[in-house]
Amino acid sequence: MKRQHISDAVIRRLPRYYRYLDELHAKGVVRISSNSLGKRMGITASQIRQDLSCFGEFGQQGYGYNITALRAEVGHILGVDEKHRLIVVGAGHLGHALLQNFDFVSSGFRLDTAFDVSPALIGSTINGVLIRGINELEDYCAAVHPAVAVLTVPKAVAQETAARLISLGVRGIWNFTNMELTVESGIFVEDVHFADSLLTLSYRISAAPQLEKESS
Amino acid sequence: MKRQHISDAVIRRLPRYYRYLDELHAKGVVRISSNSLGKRMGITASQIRQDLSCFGEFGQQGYGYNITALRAEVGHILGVDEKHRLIVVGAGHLGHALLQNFDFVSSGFRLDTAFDVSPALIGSTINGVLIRGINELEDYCAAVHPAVAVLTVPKAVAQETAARLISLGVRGIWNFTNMELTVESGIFVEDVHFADSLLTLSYRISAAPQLEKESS
DNA sequence: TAGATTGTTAATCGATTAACAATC
DNA sequence: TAGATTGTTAATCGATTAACAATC
Repeated sequence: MKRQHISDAVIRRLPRYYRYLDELHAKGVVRISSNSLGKRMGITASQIRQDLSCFGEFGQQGYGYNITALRAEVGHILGVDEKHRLIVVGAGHLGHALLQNFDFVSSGFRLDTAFDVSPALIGSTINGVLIRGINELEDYCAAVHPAVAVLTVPKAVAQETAARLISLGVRGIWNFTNMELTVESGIFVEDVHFADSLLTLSYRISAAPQLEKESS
Repeated sequence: MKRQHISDAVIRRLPRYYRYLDELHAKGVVRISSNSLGKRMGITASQIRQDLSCFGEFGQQGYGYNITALRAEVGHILGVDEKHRLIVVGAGHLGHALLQNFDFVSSGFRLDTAFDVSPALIGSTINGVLIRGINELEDYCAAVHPAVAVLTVPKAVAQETAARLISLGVRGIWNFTNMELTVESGIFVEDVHFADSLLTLSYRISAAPQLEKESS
């Protein structure tokens, strides 16, 4: 294992490894080789071994990888066992949908509170999560020190809300606002750009038939 | 302009170009050089010119790019002017949130219908979109021929629903089910893996302080 | 015209894949 | 032991950046 910079490409593959290992683990499979995992995932065995070698030596020659152990290792690398505190800021349709559908716990986060401005929502509970007024944000953060905030507020207040969260000690923002946020170094923003995602699909279905025409 | 294979890296940058150009266009800015656009976006001017050159020659020496024209070109490349038909399959919390918040029209799609199994939802309207029973899917597709389906159904029925949609002529699936779908070639799946996205954030906030400790 | 900026070719950099000695 | 498979080094491939002639 070489102590080195971990590239973004490697980091973005880790959750996928974790997902596959979790599934194999749930199925009760005990061991797997880089070769057969690669076949399942549609990537090369070399890439898997190369990626894992950034973090340690988790396999055994002639045997492969123990799934339970490797799953735990990858989970540890991703930080799922750190049980970071998380808050949802903005409990509109999207925030509501995430609170209802998304399993924050199995991604290694703890949450008990969402924030919103709407008096109609404040005091109610979604999937066991209490909705508080945004004016309680300062007190809550001072007490609980959430590490991550899910930003599902309207675009117009995205940047100011992000700055406010960062000033309260939040270090990671899961950004659904379709705005590119400006943040200081040491703060991490993970964007979920719905429009960008859908547009790549638009490109592919638009470009594909053209390619057919060209080759005919 | 070289007729060539367009790499995934280039395709994924196109929507971001489009977003920036759209914003500049809305502000009324007339022209921009690859250099100043690159500064704004945090990428090199070379990369912008290289990317655009995959599709044509849109600039002018000594001047740069006309924003209105380039925005239209990039939009055209992405297929936003094709007004593809789109349906939403699954009108639960997430489907509902997308129907309420997401501007399908400005991404170049037309939609009038979502499908669900819940009798409580069927017949109602969300943001002008009618919710029909999933049993009407065949008739609707035969009549309208949607090119893209937004898949927001429960994980358990994701694969079978995808297969059904493909058999009805859908060529692109915007997949929110957190399942990796198996599809034939010529069909495009764009995954929105919430868990993968959040886990990269978990990694970064977990790894960052460790790096600090190491260097101290 | 002179300055600016393109599109493209060449150089560099980084990521992926292949190969293989080590060893379970 | 013999076969399998690792971790790592080397080779290849592709993507990014730099350089520059062309030209508006």
